[in-house]
Amino acid sequence: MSGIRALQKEKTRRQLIDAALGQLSSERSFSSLSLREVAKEAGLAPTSFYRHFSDMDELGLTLVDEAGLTLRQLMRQARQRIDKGGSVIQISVRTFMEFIESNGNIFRLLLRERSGTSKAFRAAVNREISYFTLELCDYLQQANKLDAEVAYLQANAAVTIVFSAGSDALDCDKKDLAALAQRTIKQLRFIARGAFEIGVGNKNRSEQRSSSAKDETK
Amino acid sequence: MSGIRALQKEKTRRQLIDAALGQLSSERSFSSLSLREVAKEAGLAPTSFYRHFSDMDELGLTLVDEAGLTLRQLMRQARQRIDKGGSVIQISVRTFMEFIESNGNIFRLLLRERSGTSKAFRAAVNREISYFTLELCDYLQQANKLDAEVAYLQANAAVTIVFSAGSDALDCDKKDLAALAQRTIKQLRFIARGAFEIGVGNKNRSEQRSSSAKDETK
DNA sequence: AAAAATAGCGTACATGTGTACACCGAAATA
DNA sequence: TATTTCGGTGTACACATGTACGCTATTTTT
Repeated sequence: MSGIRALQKEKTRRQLIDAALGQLSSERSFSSLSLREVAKEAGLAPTSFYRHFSDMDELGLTLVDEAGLTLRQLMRQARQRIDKGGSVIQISVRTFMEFIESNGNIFRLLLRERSGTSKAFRAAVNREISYFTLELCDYLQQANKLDAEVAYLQANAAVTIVFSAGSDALDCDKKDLAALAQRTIKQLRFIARGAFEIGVGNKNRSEQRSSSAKDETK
Repeated sequence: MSGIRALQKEKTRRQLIDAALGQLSSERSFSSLSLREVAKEAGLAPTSFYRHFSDMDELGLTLVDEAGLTLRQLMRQARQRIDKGGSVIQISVRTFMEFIESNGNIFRLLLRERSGTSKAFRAAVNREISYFTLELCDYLQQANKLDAEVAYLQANAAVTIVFSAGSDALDCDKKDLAALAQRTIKQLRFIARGAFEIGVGNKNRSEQRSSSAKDETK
């Protein structure tokens, strides 16, 4: 089993994946792609598609996995930048915006399939997003010594806000992007500040009240 | 012009609209509907469709308008309840959850087309949502004496959170709905509290700091 | 009462779809 | 070396789609 065959198979499988990704755009969703189109774009006969995926759905789920991977790589990148110092929120938002600028179609895929017509797709996307959220949650919990529930709620809200901003960014004039990012940053600060104030109140009522958040609200 | 003709036309136009709405479901999006299906469901010959809409897109935009109407009616309903006293956030979330339970498919339409493949659709949905947001913004501004920008940011963030919760609710077991609502309420409180604290800091730095929000964070 | 307008129908057609099937040639296995 | 496996091809079919066109019956206008 030299693998020259398996190797070639892997390669054309990638061609299919890339062909699908390549066809995505603001006016083309995954569900609007046909098997034939994808196969043709990949330089294959339609029926050859079946040698790699039993279904367009199977391809789609693969794409979602791929997108999740990109998402986690994004997080790693943000972490690196943060470790070099700077405002966590600011850097995170900037990193996310850059991500969207260069991976718009992958992000679109996640956004669309999250509310799409296939339960499996929705579940897959939500799984990826929940990984993302949980990582942020961990970070918040240990960096800010937050209550577990508060940290989760904050992480979840923050991800929601950022994704929504990402969605807006996709239809945004480039000139308005910076302003959008600024608004998003302020909203994240609301959440962080609120979580801090309320979180403190939870375990330690009416003491240390206004000792100004050390996580950044400013 | 007695209008017996125009009347009948209006009626079958409604049949088309209702037919389309009726076909929407968790596994059926508007863009996956065909003109023929809708016409058949409405009891019409396919080609008769054109007497009322030039396009499926035109029908779709009509549906979005319809959905926006329902959304505003929702807001009115929430207002009435709020005026009768009670926690604004709690009542708003409950009202919204009820809305979703009985108008799931309309809400799905908004969610999906907001990130859909038609720029016109996306714009239409965003327009409706922005009405919704602006009304909330007005309310916050005058009820809580908030800075205009802060009020807008809070309203926008709150709507985002609530819509996202609504989206989750659509795929939720009924038994988990109450917990989801509780989490959403807490998140909205984070935002309200943060907006208050930071908003106050903005115009009146470091004074009146922890005079406990009169808008509700508790 | 005559003429014009129009909502709805049926037929027809070109186009795109998923996929079943038989086949080929090269790689893998025996 | 002989045999099997398997990625890829081309043909073929049934089906659904959007929509152009002409017709009818009834309402509306003249």
